[in-house]
Amino acid sequence: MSIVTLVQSVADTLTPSERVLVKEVMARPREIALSTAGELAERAGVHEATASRLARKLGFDSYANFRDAIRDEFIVQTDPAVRMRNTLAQSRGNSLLGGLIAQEIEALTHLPDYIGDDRLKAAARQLTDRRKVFIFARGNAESLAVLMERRLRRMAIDAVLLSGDNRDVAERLLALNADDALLTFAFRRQPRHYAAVIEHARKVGAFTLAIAGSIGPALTPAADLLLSAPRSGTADGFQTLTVPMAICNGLILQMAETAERRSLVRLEELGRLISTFETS
Amino acid sequence: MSIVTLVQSVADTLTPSERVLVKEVMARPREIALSTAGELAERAGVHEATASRLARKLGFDSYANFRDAIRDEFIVQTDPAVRMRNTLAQSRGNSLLGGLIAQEIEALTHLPDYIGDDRLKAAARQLTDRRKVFIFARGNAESLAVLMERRLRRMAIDAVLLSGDNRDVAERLLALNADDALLTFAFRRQPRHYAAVIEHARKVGAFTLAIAGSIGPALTPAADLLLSAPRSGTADGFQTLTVPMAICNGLILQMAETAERRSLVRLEELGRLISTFETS
DNA sequence: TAACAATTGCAAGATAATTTGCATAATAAT
DNA sequence: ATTATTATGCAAATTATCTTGCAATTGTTA
Repeated sequence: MSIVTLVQSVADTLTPSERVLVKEVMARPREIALSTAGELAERAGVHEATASRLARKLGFDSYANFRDAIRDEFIVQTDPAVRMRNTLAQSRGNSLLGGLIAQEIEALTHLPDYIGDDRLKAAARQLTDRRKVFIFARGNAESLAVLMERRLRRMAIDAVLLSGDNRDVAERLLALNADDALLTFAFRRQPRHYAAVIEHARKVGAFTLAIAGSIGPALTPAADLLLSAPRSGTADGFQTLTVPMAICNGLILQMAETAERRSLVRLEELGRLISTFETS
Repeated sequence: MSIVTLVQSVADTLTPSERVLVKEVMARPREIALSTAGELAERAGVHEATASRLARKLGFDSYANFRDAIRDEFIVQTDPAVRMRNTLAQSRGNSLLGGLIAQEIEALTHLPDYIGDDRLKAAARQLTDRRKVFIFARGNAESLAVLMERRLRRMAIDAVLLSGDNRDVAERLLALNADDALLTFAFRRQPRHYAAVIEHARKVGAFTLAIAGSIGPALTPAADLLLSAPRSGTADGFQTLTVPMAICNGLILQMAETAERRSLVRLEELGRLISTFETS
């Protein structure tokens, strides 16, 4: 039941101080959701005890429960990602595919919260200016590495997969120099040999970019630039590559725009493509 | 200073428990912003004292200050109303990443229109019942094939990539028989040798499944079962693998549910995972 | 005008949340 | 093998927040 409905149901019994509190809650619910009862009361010019009594009058066991309801209605449910997910889930019923898609959509919707266009542009600029891009990934991220290698090659950018056993990786890394870039992926945990690879890249002066999940900030040593956002799914269980793939695709598109060179599509198609994505 | 930057600045001094906490914060910052230190710690499986220490290590006077910073960055600053007032932020509409995400979301939203749960279940049942799954893909779809091969293996299903040149493919196809399944991908156009591969599979009585884009219905000869939906992007230009990846992930989850066997996650986690996707 | 009822601030008490000293276990260094 | 250091859970202490009994004030009614 919404806060408005609850208030309406007791409106005729509200005291003057309670009315002032209610007005304050409805005027700035998100701020109130992140405040204490004392802060709300101070803002309304009444005593905090009155705030506690109002919560009780509205049917909540405590002010904390009242605040939890405000949070759910004005922060959780108004989150565009949650709203979209719920709308889809409602229309699709108890479908496994529907549920999966709803979670992907929620995660994608939040992606811009983690990665601003400035960061994407900086990363694109760096990769475009380099002679060769070395790509390092382990585990499931290897399929993303394969994809990026192909996409970069289509853009006439020399890309090298650092795959195979440790000897193969080390041998290929010998070719890395200051004119190159290193692109590395990290999702569930910091990949084996990540530190050694990054340290070598730093030593030779190459630019390093990490595309990561929630562990991104904790990667050590840090890459020169980090693009990280949480993936959808569960922490210990099934996680998808949809969010990292969107990061990769965004990076490729940004590089295409940055470079203004012949790439995956012909120049006029590139223009149409970019305008398609920008005006959506 | 952002939470990510703060974490990066101390990343090399983080203890294992602190890393787990950080990962949790980055995975669901909005939920953490509305929780207590004890709730975060419980979720991460560490002690609440560790959460307090982490806040101090990150430079905050208290956990409450740390939480206020999370709130500001992930609730206040991401509020659409605030974002539009923020002179430094670009609105999502004019953002390249925003446009890309909007298109991915639109395509994902329509995916259930093309693929019903009955079709997904039928495909899952067939793949689960077979002895071995052969995977055939060309071009960018190869990264999906790599992913599917890994996922199927994690589910204890024997999977074989039909990669390499034509001779390699032909040699491996010789092992295909009536107890097996063939999974093939087709997006921009019918892949070279698709017809030969499908015909051979039909001849030996194997089950054939095609995961395709808009050309799916036009594939000839047809596979026994087709899962196809249009990808996002433009017909002649840049297209992403987000929709086919969602199909693959849905298939894997459906197979996990269908088989009720040990898979990517332990059985109890599987139960939780499936319920997460189904009740969202 | 007096009695009664309601409102609401005060402050003590209760509860919730966080911090910190301490001890133990694990790890690293000698 | 021994010693030193670090990590982290435990629990007591502290702080923050909320609730409730009480009383003063104000408004209403007879």
